Amino acid sequence: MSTDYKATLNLPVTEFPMRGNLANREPAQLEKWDQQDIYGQIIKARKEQGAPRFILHDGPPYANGNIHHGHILNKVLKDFVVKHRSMAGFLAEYVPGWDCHGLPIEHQVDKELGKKKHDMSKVEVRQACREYAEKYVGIQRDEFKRMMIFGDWENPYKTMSYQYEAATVRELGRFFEKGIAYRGLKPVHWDWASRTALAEAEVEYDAHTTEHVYVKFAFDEAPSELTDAAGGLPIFAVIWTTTPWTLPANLAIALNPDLNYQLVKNGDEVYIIAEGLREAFLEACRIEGAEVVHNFEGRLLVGELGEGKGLNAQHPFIDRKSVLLPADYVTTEQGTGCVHTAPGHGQEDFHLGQEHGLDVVNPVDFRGCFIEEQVPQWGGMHVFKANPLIQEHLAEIGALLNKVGDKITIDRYPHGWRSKQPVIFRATTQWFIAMEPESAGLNEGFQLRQEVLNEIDNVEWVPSWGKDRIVGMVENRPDWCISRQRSWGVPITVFHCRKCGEALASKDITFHVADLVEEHGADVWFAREPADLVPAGTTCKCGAGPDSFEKETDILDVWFDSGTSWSAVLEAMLDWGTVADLYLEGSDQHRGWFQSSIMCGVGTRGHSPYKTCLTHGFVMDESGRKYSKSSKNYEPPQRMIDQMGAEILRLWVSAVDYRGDITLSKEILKRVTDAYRKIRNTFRFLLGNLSDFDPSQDMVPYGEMLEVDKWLLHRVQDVVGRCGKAFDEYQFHTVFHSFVQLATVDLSNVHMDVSKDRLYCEGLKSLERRSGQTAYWLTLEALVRAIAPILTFTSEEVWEFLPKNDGMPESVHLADYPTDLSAWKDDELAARWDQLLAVRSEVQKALEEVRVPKKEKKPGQIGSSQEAKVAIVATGATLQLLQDYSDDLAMLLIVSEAEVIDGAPNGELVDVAVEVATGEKCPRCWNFWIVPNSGEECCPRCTRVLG
RNA sequence: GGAAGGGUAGCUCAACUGGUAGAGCAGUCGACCGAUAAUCGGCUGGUUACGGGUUCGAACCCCGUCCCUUCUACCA
Repeated sequence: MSTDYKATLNLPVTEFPMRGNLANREPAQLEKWDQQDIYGQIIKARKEQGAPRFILHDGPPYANGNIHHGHILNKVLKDFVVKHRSMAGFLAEYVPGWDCHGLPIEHQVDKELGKKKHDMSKVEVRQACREYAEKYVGIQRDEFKRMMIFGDWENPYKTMSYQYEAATVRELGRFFEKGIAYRGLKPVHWDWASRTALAEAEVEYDAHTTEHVYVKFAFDEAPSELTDAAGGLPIFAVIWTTTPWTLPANLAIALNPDLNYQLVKNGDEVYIIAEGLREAFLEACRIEGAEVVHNFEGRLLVGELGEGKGLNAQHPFIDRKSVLLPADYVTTEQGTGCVHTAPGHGQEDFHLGQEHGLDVVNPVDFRGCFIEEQVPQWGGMHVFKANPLIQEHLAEIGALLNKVGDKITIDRYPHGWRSKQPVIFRATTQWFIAMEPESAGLNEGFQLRQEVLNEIDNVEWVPSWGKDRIVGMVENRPDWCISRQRSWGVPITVFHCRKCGEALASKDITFHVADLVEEHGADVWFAREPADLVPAGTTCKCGAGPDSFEKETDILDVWFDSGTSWSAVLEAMLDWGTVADLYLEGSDQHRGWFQSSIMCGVGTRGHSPYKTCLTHGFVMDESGRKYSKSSKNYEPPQRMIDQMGAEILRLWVSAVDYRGDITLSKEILKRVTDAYRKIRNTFRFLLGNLSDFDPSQDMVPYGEMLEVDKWLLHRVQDVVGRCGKAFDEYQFHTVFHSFVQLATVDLSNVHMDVSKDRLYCEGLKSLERRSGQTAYWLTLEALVRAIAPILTFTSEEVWEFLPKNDGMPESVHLADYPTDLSAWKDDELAARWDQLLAVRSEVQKALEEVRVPKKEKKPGQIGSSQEAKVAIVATGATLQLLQDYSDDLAMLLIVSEAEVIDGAPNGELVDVAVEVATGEKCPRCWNFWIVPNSGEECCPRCTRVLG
């Protein structure tokens, strides 16, 4: 070849790197964004326009530990929303937050402090907790920023900030005002060794060996059906328990209405036992020769669930009735089918008691010892010490059916995490929010449950089943226990009068304390005397002054903290009102934040704090189990970011349907990375062909563009429109898939492949080339904006390389989301091209059949499609279409010659005949041409261009 | 145990809400060597978790089973 024709071509030129090298280059871009205050600029621009506000209110992650994959999923989804809404013309400020109070932090600090804690005041311990939380806020903030999430990271909200704490206290005050916060008893895990209530997370399960007793309760109110069957012999209900010490608190015996019970005659006594447990009972009590004298259903004695018949048995050693109640949790797995019920010592017992209006008897003090006045026999004695004595006593009075000394080992008995001692269930005073006014002791008042359910109906739930889920939970939940026996949190700002026992829980006092909290932090509650915390002149009803007041020592449940974030953040901190457009969290928050927030919102302001509530699933590993450190191939997110870059993880979040659980695995990340490369290379090719393009000078008007370019623009407007809609509907995976599809098929496989000849070989400023460049510039400019919320880094990078037109902002994130591209819509053109592309596919198949590798190739055989000449046999509309496009066919098929023949094809659409192209190969464009004379080296087109 | 969600090619998603299960990627074979740690083409993947049922027709509707996930209740 005498001339280096390659140098005469317009090959792609760009500095845009082929490899993303994301992990290394993202930090520099972050730095740059920081310097130009990109987030600030975005917000400023929208404010200046007076753009409408879109509030995505951030649910606060817990300020403990590094972020994990779930955090990334959640925060990146939020970022998609915020970035898109922002580009779509809204003022979408994102104020991230952290949940800072609560047990896990106090727990960690406990561990770190060790014994030192005992010498520290509450305020000092709280200070240590504050520092701990602050440390992790800093760590997590850096990790979130690394994910390229835009927001006001310098001014986040923290539930431990003074202003926030004050707002939480005020909402509590509003509940007091409403009258639905009340004090009541509730059994909790009680660690008698460390004299403290335990949260669920502080309970460990371990084996525990203890006395167990079968106890008979005389039942002389038995209906005649039973007394007749017993033939006048005394009838006893027999219970079984592994906690004899709870017998002094026994108030009821639960039976299942649906179970079959029997009267079992043993000598001159008759026992009531569930049929399925009879054998086991007789064996345990070494009773022989017993006989069944009657069968009946439980409902004979207890009626139906939720009702009861009010029949009583007699407590064996206390002068008190024990009422028979229906309960569906009574089973025939163990015991007797008659379940000892002590509402002060068990959850189920408590709820059953509540349902039937039983008292909550708790004769055990904080040390785990019986209270003298209530249980004189064993007063002052520890309940576990009393167990064998109670067993003996039962034997002495003839109420014990098994033997003294009988013991049983319970495999999973709760123990204190610290003391390692077996815990007890003990009713303690707690604060509650009443779901119905009745439970607060009011005859009428605020129906919180019903009001919340009404408001749930006004919220848009995404996905829609979220509504069913939360409705079910709200319908069934018990009163909200808002008190915790802890130090690290917001105090329940109530005073107790030592003189008369009255609790001073009022809005006025609470708001007064809130003002102090706002100024000094909640520590003020723990540091000051009551007299310095109440408004001047405060007295109790009984006339006593602050000197007689004691502070409540309990703090608020952290769900109350975060449940008031709309007040603390949206209202108090930001002055945006009390309603967010969107809450977006994992589906576990139906029970958590979504619920506590709407309960607080409805409870104190009468409305939901969110208009739309969107949930996502959880991150799973390749086997569908939750993704945790125990998973195969587990990689901490920090390492993933360091290895492949945050952009890949963002793209992963966009690729999956987050409404269900989503999978994270090596293979998925590999696929996502492949998709990323494809997108990146597509962008790069477009940029490479725009190196000499100045949009302000070289743009070809739409009407003058080549049809193939109009087709591309049609496809672009279609996909971008679809992406915009998908963003609006929070369907990010639709964005991802349609975007990848466009890049791969429409752009890479079709348009770019087909246009290379024109772009490379035609004259630099020819219409053919400028038309293609115009299409590419418009495509790129639109696509890069469309994908910017997801590919935050790459879109910015492309934007930098994109030849600028007037009025284009310096950052893609300051640009608007592409909306009105309808000028490019041409459905008729698209329909024609669909047909043409179908023919193209047929031709490609035909070419494939005759294709031969270069080294084996003999004359008359074909390797590259440019070496071919095709003849297409078609009829009817297809024929007409192909004839109309005869000038474009060779280009479209990337062959040197294409001929259309009128005839009936054997195939469905067309028949294709392939031959070797005639003539000579043009050394410049590689197309074949028939040489008219030997004067020219190149084909006429190339000769013209070169000339 | 209860409530809710899910199970479509190796992977990620489709399937106009009952009408012959489609894409991209991966895999595989091949081309190109002027997007080159790129690019293009052909081909191969599914009894739609399983078992019943309703229907002319079911991935979609009904019943049952299994597995996974979240929340919740716990074992007296």
